[in-house]
Amino acid sequence: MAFMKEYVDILRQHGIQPTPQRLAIAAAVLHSAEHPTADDVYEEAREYSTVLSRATVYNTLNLFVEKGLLRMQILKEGTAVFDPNIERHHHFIDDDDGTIIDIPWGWLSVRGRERLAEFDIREMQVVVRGRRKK
Amino acid sequence: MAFMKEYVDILRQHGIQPTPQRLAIAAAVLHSAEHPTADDVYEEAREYSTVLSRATVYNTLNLFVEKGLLRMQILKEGTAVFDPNIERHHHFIDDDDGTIIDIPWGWLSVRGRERLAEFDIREMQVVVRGRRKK
DNA sequence: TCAAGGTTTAGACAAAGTCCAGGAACAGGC
DNA sequence: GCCTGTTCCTGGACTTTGTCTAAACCTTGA
Ligand SMILES: [Mn+2]
Ligand SMILES: [Mn+2]
Ligand SMILES: [Zn+2]
Ligand SMILES: [Zn+2]
Repeated sequence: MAFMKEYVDILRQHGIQPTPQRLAIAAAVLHSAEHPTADDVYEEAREYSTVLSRATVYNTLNLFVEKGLLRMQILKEGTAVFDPNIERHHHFIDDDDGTIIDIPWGWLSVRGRERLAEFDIREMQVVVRGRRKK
Repeated sequence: MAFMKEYVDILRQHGIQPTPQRLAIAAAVLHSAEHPTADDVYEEAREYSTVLSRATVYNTLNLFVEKGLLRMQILKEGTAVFDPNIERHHHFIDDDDGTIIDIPWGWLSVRGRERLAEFDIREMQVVVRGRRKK
């Protein structure tokens, strides 16, 4: 498990004490190109760490969000997903299999923000749904 | 319950047999300016119809979605909301209390669709989060 | 060695949603 | 009016997602 070294530093830099469980979870989620659910993370992290409980997965994912390592996204019915891409970006969700794909911020631009003067905007994203062409 | 007459016609026009339960649910959701959850609908519909089960609320809301009377939206953590506004539009979600507000389609325009050539787009919306100014 | 925090765990709990078998309501044909 | 087949509704069991709690388990530093 030597490749975990990298995650020790990342966690420390964010003020998080590295533990075997947290490192396994970091390895499962921080470099994922997908947008895993808590349960996805639980399954994958168990491949790295023999002992790991569901509660710890939820605690740790919430901690990572709080410390700015992850963002939680509400894009799927019934479950939150966790996104290691913390830059602003848009999302495409595939109707067939639920796959979530990042759309770079620069690819789309939203005009008309000035009509939203009644809101203090914290974030804004375009959510696109459909199918990938084959 | 005479004002239900209106809903009898709407349901028939969409190929749905009107029943007391369905009419109560229609009255609770179809003209709502809010974006109620299934449980919100359950609570309000019970004010119109004495007997109504949770299962019927879910069955009926799903039926209304299938028949095009409603759209289901994934905007809140933990629960789906139902939207009687079936025209395309955007959404603002208030961080404080979760209130969901419709943003008219024409207020915003998304440029750069041509970069999404790899997708067959079924729908697209801008999701804005923040706070309402007071 | 000891105490104090911090961390993890199992299991209880709650909420959202689906599914099923039995019964009620209803429509069309006599 | 009655029969009969279909549609509809119900309570409750069940599943999944997520939170909470008390006990146990480290660490770290005095
Ligand atoms: Mn795996
Ligand atoms: Mn009410
Ligand atoms: Zn993303
Ligand atoms: Zn809406």
